[in-house]
Amino acid sequence: MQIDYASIEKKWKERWEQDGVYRVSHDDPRPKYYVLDMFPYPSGSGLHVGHPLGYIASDIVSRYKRMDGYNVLHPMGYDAFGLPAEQYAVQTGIHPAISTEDNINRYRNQLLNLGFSYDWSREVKTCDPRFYKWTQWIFLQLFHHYYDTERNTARPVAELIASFEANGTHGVHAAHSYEGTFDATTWQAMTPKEQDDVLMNYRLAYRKISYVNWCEALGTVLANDEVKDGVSERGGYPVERKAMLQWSLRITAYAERLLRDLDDLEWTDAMKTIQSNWIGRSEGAEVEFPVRGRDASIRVFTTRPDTIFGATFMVLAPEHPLVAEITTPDQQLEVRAYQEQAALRSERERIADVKEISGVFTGAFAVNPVTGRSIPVWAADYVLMDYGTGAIMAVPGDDTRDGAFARHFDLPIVEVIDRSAFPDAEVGDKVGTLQNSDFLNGMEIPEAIEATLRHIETQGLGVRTVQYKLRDAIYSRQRYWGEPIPILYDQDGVAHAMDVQELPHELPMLDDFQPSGTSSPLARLPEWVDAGNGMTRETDTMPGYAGSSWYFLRYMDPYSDDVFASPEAIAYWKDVDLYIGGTEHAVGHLMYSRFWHKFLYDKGLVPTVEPFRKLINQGMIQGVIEYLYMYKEKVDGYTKFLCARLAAQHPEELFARIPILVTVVENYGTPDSYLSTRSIEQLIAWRPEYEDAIFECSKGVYHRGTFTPRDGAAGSHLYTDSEVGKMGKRYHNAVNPDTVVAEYGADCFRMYEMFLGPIDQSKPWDTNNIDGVSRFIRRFWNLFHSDQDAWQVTENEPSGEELKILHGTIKRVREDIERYSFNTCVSHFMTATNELKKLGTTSRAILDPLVRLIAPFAPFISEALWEQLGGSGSVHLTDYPKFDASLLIESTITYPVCINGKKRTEADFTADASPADIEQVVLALEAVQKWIDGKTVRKVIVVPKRMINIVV
RNA sequence: GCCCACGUGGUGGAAUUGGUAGACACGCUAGGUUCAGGACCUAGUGCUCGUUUAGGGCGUGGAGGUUCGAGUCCUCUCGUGGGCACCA
Repeated sequence: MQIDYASIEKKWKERWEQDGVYRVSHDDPRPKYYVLDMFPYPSGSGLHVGHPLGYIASDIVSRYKRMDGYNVLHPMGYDAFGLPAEQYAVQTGIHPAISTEDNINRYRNQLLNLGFSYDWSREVKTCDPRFYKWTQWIFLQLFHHYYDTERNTARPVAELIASFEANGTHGVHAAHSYEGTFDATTWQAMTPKEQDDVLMNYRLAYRKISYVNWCEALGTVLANDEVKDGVSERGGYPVERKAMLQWSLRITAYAERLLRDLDDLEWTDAMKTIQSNWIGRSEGAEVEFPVRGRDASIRVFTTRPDTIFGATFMVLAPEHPLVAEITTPDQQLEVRAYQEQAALRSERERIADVKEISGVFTGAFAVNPVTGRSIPVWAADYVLMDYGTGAIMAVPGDDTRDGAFARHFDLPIVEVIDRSAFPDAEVGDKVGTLQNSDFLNGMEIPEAIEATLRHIETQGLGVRTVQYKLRDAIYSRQRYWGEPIPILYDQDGVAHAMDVQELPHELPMLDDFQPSGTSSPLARLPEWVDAGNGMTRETDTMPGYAGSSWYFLRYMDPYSDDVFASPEAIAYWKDVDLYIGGTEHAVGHLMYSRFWHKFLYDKGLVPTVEPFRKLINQGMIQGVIEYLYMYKEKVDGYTKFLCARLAAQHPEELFARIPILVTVVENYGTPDSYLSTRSIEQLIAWRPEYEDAIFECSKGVYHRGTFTPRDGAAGSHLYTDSEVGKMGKRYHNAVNPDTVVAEYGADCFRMYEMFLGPIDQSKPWDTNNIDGVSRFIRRFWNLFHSDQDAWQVTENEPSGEELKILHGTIKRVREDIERYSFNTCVSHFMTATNELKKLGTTSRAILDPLVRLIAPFAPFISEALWEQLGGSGSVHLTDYPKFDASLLIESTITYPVCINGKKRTEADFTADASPADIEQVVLALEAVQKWIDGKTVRKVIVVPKRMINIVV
């Protein structure tokens, strides 16, 4: 019995396309449901079996919801701007537009092969000018707005200008980068450039000189979430801190809302925790410490104002502007040397040297405002310029870092917390009572914090504040393949937004993509840079996250040229009901999208505060990685490989561990993976440069087609190292879904990926289990067909037992789809098929609903069977089966009756009475009378549907 | 170092959320069948005691606790994975 998957799939793919089965419109009376996949970056190596995992899950939900009466928006598109395409262009000279288009076409075909129910007419690409016109437009809206911290909403910059004209900064409550006050006359006296600079302090998209993550190798700056462990996330190149004039987005203005609104989202706790840690809210106070003998004061941020009596010195970040001002002449040289050294250190070195204590005394003293004592002011790089105020009051008695610093430089330490009642507590733990702290003595810490806050506020020493770790997002990229920033500069350097009519501001064609120093390749096009009228264009482009921060809105109305999406479409589709994608976007894409969405909400352009109501993070499908040990130096002029087990006896510096094509390895993925003589030949066929290489096995040496055994041993085992890790091109272990589909069919591939385990778990790709799913599909098919491939569905009345199996399965499958447990759904199908097979079911009344039930999982064979059943149109447009609860209730249920949890007997009860009924309990008591004779019944516990337990 | 999540057979994983642990599948064992293929069918399969049977004991990383009852809740501990990392 053979099922011709290929022709079934071809036929239905064409039919779906022709009939527009998955086309949707917002002009529809049904309730909407929006299922979104994180759109892929179309890389050169195509999809591997790991990519579709989330797409299969979202497709199942889409099909299920569609059959269950919803109007389902389920679109797909491409995140098409970005570094890899440009790096590829640098290497090959092929224009990114061309390679990207090729990659997109390959991706689309691969996705089509898997039978996804996307509305392909809504496909978007972020590199399409019709799309990025609106990316640029939203950027300009950010440019034209500031954040009103009193009304908690974005407001037009024009209103801010009006305020400045009338009252200067008086009465203005706006999120800003640095403090600065002025009055109306000062504002009116400013030059346009000076006014522009002031406005940049408030705009939500602004330009300023700031310390940024500069990556020399990539020739661009990177946002914080694009840097991991001091190296670039893409490519792993070193990143240094550099002061540059850059565009940024004021995401910090939304920090509080981004944090607070997490509560209402149906995201995993892990995801919410990552985001809230990234936002990093801490409550505390800013306190002023006057500098002795100078008209200056140092403002510090602290979360522990209660420890202020223990503040015995102060530390400023080396870049802190006050350092130069307060340093005494005799400390000048030393301080300047320290500042220079700190500036030169790369981010990576700084992280590596965390445990090294360094710092320098400025010679200046400040006054502790509560003790009135003079305390020395130091500069040290353990204080960061861009957190808090860039300065701290050091409390060596209750902070481990301050303590270490004090001991290292022999500074005074005052113990302000008495922790004697908590022997296990460590320095910095918020337990204990205050000591050596004047009016705070004897208080518990929370009480002392509150008392100190009141004190400093009434005395005018400082104010309560909230700090966030979240930083503004650097928005400029000095690269070619991205959206041009639609800004022009006049001769004075004042930034001017382009008009909406001038958008899209198209990316000009270029054939030299080589990065050049600190400016974009676009700067090499003088005729493009010159915008006429003495204006010049911004040459930086937008970062990778620009387009993806709002693409889900464009799907709602992908064609409009007048708006980013029509108000009608947005009013109907509202937000994403279910979003599926990987955890790797936790702090990048998902944070920026939420920020943009909130801004658009403030503008009244979207109806919801949050873009993604429910988020599921699919796990990664991992691959087996096989490594071979290669000598770093050539041996006698030859490349030499060594068996893993022999390599283990040698110092590891001798070798490079190189990943090789997994499929040439025998027993790959096991501890006994090895290369045989034959597989060495396959390896050479794959990498001809190793034709001359020497392979030293456990039992001899293989060289140029000849195996020379040692000590007369026969056979060669060149053991390799197996590991489970990422699937991808560089590990030579990527499995293309197309080949799996060609062998087993798309339905089998889909169900297999779901069957592997819970959607949110990572798991290795393991082809052993796929046969089990393939067998199931054949068994399922054979419920409908006899051994001779004859159609055997009858009009027989189904038996009660058959109906029970069917409705039990419908109930479980519906419930499990609703809780996104797709692996158990597949199990339910298997169980039902096994049971129905045993009963010899051929009844249409059972098999017809069964086909509809499985349709979201196996879209192709369900269409084929549906057609044979004589159903009209596509099975995916029929109703999803509903279960009849009455069929599931048994007329008599036998309950175990237990005494003290020990089962004693069983008793029959009728189903329509709840076992909780007194009558039932009496029945139970009678049933166990002989065991409870003479004992008092203390209580009777009725476990619904389970048992009756009598405690004596 | 701090925060979060997770530990169930030989393997992937179920367990209606405190109610018969191990569904479903892989693998394995035995038997059958086949144009001999990595196909198909049937039965068995947590560990252990018991000659087979009947039956018993032990079992969800470890140690305690709550409960008539714990894989599930609480405390401690060990292990794995992830996030953050001089954040004052």
